[in-house]
Amino acid sequence: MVNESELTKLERLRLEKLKKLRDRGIEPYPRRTLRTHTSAEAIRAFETAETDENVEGIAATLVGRIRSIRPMGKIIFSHIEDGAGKVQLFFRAQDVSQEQLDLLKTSFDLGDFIQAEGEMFRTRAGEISLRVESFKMLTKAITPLPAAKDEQVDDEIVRHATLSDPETRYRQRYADLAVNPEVREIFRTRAAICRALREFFDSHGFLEVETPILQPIYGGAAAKPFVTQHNQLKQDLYLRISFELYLKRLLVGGIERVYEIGRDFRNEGVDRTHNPEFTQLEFYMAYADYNTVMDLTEQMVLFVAENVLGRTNLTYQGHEIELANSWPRIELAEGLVEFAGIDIQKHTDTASLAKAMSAKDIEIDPAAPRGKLIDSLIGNFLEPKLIQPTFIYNYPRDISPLAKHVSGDTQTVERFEGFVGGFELCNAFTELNDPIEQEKRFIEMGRAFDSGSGEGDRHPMDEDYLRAMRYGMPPNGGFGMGIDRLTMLFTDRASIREVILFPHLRNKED
RNA sequence: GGGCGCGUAGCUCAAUGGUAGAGCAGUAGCCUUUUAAGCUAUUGGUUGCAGGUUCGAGCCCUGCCGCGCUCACCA
Repeated sequence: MVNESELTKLERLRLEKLKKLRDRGIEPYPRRTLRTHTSAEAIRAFETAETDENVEGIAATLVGRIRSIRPMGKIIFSHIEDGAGKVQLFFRAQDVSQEQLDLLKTSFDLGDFIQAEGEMFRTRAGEISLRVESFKMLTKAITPLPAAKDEQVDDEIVRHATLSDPETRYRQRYADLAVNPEVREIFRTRAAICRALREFFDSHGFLEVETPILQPIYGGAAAKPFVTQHNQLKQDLYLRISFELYLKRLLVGGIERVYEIGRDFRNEGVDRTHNPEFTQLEFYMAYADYNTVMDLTEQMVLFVAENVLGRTNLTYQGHEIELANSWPRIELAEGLVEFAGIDIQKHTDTASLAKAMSAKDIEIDPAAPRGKLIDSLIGNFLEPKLIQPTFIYNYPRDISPLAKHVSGDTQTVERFEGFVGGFELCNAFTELNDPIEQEKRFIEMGRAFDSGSGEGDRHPMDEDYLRAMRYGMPPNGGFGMGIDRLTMLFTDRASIREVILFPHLRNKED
């Protein structure tokens, strides 16, 4: 039982009301609910009835959460909210009895769930409402919702204050959702995005699969994993950092087109665009290369936009973004010349590139290999500038161990990243399917990170993946995209925490 | 991890180092078609936590906790 001394005064008051209800033989948490219409259905039914002489009246039993109570003398107006919207309830003593009206006034609060039965009508002010004949408590709320109207400031400024403290909103997402309808809308959009993506890939002949989240060997991305342990097997397991290596095993198995939408886990820094767990889409397409995948990416994003938003353009953080056009394709080396003023093709070794960057007063990690330096140039000079959808392609080999190199240049691989709104949206390449070359790359990576930026980046060799590839993996193009970031783009949110229902926050002692 | 900022009533916010306030919510009334209802009265605080300076700290100082922004990090 709750220690009442830990409750606020408002909560204690409501607990008293709850006890009084029970004393009167009223169960504040009944088992059964009756509902004939949602709020929207009831309103629609009444509107229809108004224009149809054959229909007498609309009797309805509605349920919802009390969002306002406005007593006005011997009558009470109230708005309740259900999943379909809001509807007004109208109570009079002559309809429900004086005793019931008093009960409503003394024992029902904002946030309680109520069931009300009556007949739909239109008030003098024109609002379609329910004239309540009987009602009952469905759920007594102890804690008041963090919602309030704001004061009138000076003469004109009127604000409707509602829960806005980000910490409370994320820690108590239930309260955030309950009082901020636009937050509910974000997650409807998010679900619609996933639905549209599935429809797109299903209709393009892709098979949706699920691969292990608990993995004995992690791989497919450059990230530190979360480690856990299986008690009975006494085996260390890693929460996956990507799906890549498992999905490509399926190409070996004869599944030509495959995709997965699921959770990845990366044990790294948390910021505006990174959450320790996030939702990823990956697909692999046999007989495709990165050019095919670029085409498909354009179609996919456009399809999702048309399905979810009903249009091909959107506003992100004040920028108008058009998705209907084909995305400019800029070779990485050229892009860096243009935006960073550094020609990586003239600096083919780490020392030379580091020197060129230092000459431009760019801070560098002295232990970073060449690929990492280039990656930091992308992040600092290219990424923030790429607001309109843009592909950057042809990446350095040493940060892309799973991609096939371009013809005639073993130091550059067929890889692209898609940028929109100033952040990286997706990452794809012509997948390396030469097992001998793949093994060399793994060894190379191990060496680079042994001497490079530390043990955390070392990745174990995945022998089984190499074995799979030795059976013959068809040439293919692969792709990965953060669903959270796509949702940020489509809902115009600057922080990934806004599009994750329960984002990770530090422990806090209450 | 570094830098900057923030933390005051249930919510949104005020308060030169000098009695902690407002609106909304709540409570008690008035009001039979309101809707940001209105009117009258009124309750409500360990100012994130712990120390320090001071006659006196919400305010200044130190440490800690949490959040935000940012940098670093993120093949």
